[in-house]
Amino acid sequence: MAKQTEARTAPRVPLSRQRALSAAIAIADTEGIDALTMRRLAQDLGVEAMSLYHHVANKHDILDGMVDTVFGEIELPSDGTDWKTAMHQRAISVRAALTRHPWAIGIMESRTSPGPATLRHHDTVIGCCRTAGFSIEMAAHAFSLIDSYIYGFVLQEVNLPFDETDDLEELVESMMPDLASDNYPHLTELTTEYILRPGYNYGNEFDYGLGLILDGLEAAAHD
Amino acid sequence: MAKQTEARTAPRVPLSRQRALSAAIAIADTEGIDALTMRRLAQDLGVEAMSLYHHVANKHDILDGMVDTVFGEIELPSDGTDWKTAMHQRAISVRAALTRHPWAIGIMESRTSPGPATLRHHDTVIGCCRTAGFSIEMAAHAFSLIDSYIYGFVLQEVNLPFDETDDLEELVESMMPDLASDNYPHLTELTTEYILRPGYNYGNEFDYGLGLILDGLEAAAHD
DNA sequence: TCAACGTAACATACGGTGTAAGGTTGTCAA
DNA sequence: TTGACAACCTTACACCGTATGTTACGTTGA
Repeated sequence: MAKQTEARTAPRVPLSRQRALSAAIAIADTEGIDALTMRRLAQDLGVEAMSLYHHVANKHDILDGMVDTVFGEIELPSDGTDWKTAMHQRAISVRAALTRHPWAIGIMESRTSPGPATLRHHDTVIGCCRTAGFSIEMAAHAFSLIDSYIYGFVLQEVNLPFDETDDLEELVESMMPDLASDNYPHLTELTTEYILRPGYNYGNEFDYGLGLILDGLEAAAHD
Repeated sequence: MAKQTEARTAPRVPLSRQRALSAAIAIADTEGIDALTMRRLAQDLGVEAMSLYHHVANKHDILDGMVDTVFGEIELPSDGTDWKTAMHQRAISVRAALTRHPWAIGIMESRTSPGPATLRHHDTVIGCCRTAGFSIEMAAHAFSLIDSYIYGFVLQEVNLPFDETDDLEELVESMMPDLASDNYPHLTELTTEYILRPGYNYGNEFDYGLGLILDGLEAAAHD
């Protein structure tokens, strides 16, 4: 194989925490977080499993690093941007990053200490609110509210057992065998007359809630 | 008529799916979801691991059942309650259930098909909005928005690495070694002048966001 | 009464996991 | 040439979910 030849002749690129994290993210993105094992990760890097432990503390450390890498991908508003525009753009960027890496929201539950990219992100968001004249308390409110909404929305979105290309109707029937009966009339109504309509896409709900929240915060900040 | 003939051993209480789920929830509540293994669960029930498979399909089935059980604990609004009051009470009840079982929000990511208690819950919530005069679309908006907020808030809340009894200051310092420096000025300001103040409790943020969302929905529904 | 059957629980085994401990190899300064 | 040291590999262990086969016992019908 060319790979073997290359490995023998080319100068060895040493392993590093960053290379390990990138490879781990690639595995989780394409095959799911369950496919990410130390042995599999090592294999992708052309190395044995135990060699990884020279560059990361343990698997949990890898997961922490992966989450921080995702935060690093989030586009932060530039200084001077109107706070509402900035918050809107950031929310979209956070959602995009978490959707691009659907495993991220799921392993946040196990992370304990935030990495540098995460701290930088939080600092910038709070600073944006403070610069716009928010009180400390109001900035805390805005931060908590907006991020709760984003995380919760993505949590639901990435767990939807379908994507736009699937046959929605078939899936709904298999998931809710009692749909035809009248056990859940309102759920049935909402499903048949809204969700199953052509062109429905749950992702479109995101903007509605985000707009409502930002408008509410704007009104509250003026008091 | 056929009575238990042997008196030396206690009458055998047969295993059941419900007993397995209850024991599983007890383990996850007290020792965390990672402590829940088939062997450990069997041990608590006084049987061998493989005996569980006569009553549940596999471990994933147990996790599904656990989530549905949590949904079953949520207090649903009675008919005739004003929608805003009902949504407020339900939100508090959902948050309480998810806080009581901190593992629940984390394993929602792996659930695919909702159980009966989950469907009943969703149907009641949607019905409450519809009865109050919400259009189908507006009910969908409200459902998505409120639940996203609750889930996201609880996701952040249960992952906080402290509870009210811990020494907050000590923890903040260990988590943010750069706090004294000026790397994250706004984060530092928010932390020292708001979070570290006596009496601060992140959980109190919940009501603010919930109120803002419900007010916004009320205004939108009037159009 | 007793054999036949169904069911619940047990016992064993397999391929996987994360990782502790120690051995081997390649690189480079002295 | 030597020796130190990092990077990497090998072996081993305890534990995981679960497929498979066996045992113990209650129920049933002739």
